Amino acid sequence: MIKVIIIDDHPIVIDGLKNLFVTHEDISLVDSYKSGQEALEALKGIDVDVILLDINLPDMNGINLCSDLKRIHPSLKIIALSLHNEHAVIRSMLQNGALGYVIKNAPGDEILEAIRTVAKGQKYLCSATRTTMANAEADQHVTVPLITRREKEVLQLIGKGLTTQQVADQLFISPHTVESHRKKLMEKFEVNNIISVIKLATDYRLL
Amino acid sequence: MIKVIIIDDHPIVIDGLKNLFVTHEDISLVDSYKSGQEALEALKGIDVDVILLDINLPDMNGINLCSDLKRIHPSLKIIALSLHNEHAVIRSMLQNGALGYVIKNAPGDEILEAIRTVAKGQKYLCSATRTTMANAEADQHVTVPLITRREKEVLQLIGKGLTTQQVADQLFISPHTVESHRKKLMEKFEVNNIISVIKLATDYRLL
DNA sequence: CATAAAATAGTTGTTTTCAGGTATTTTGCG
DNA sequence: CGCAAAATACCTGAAAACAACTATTTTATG
Repeated sequence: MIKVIIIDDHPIVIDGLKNLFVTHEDISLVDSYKSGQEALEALKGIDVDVILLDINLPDMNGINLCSDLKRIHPSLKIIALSLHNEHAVIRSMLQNGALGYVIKNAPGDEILEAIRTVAKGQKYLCSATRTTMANAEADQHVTVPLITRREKEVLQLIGKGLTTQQVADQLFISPHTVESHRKKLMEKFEVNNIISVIKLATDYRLL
Repeated sequence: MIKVIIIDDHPIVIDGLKNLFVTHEDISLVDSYKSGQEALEALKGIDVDVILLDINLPDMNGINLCSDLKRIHPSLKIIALSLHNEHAVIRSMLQNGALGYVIKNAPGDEILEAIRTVAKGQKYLCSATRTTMANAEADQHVTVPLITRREKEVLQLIGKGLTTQQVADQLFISPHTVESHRKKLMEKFEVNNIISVIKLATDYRLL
């Protein structure tokens, strides 16, 4: 019997998975949580084999949550559930402890297969994700860049459409400093204009 | 008996809704489709009361699909299902024929209530959406801007991080023309830099 | 077939960003 | 405490974007 929990803020998705599991007696849904915080607290007490983890939670970044979960419970098998199929995101999740990766428009069978496979300690990617990983070009990002707190603040303000000067005013720092952060961001995202940074950050759900 | 169909590309969501409906005998799920095209073709023949329409379909824009559906079957009651809670998107959907709007992380009860309410011909917004509409500030967009085919092409290339010159090369037009499109886009989105356009277009799922 | 909307292309001048540095001061952590 | 990383700040020149226009050609649509 594989004990599963779900972390996802969409009741419909939880319902869908619940429904999927009732017809399969080897899988039992122990509980489900709507936020990362909620899950982290609840998980202290209970015994679980596999976690289905939505990457885009309201309260925290899925990549960080994944590595946190793994640090606290190293034996957990985590399957990332995501709406999107981005090479860098998949890679980052796998590097941060996820054993499986399934996009939400995958058929139910693939989710079941994912659970059974990772429960055995083996890696599992859904078919769409496998294609993405296979087609990954060398010049793409390997992982989602790690940015600092301040860089993220700057990024968010730029994303709102503020100019360097306006960001500087907002954060009470010199426009020169904002330019430094801007440059650092372009460097980390390996692009040469801030629009690409905004686009990638949006795709990677950092914004 | 309310006859319902679902248009959504996520099998889990369809499963979840299916599960939700089995316990409610006044609602019957007639069929479900994974793309706008598929639905448009299938709907010619069948008789339906309410459509649950996911706004972010892989093949077409939810706003356009909504108005197309309404044009072909004016008696249809459409409920928009969306992941996001954007004032301009909600407004645009309602203006294009949707009678209800429910975000996907709404509890199941709200979806049932939405179906029953719109089936009677009455408007329904989920609680989160009602809050968004109530808090809408005057200076925000009223609706999602209508952009032309060419403007969208330019927008997408800019979104990939191409400069004006690179967009011009790609489309075999003068950089001056690209600048004209750029300006038109900023005008339509009512902002004064292209980053804001990219950000809004992403939020409104035009990119 | 008109007429409006869209797409095209241009000018001029200003502002902002980008690329390439350097350098000091905080802050976090072992 | 000491070190590394982060945040701060500055300079210069080139490239790109923006503002405010005008104007022609194409393309839909009534």
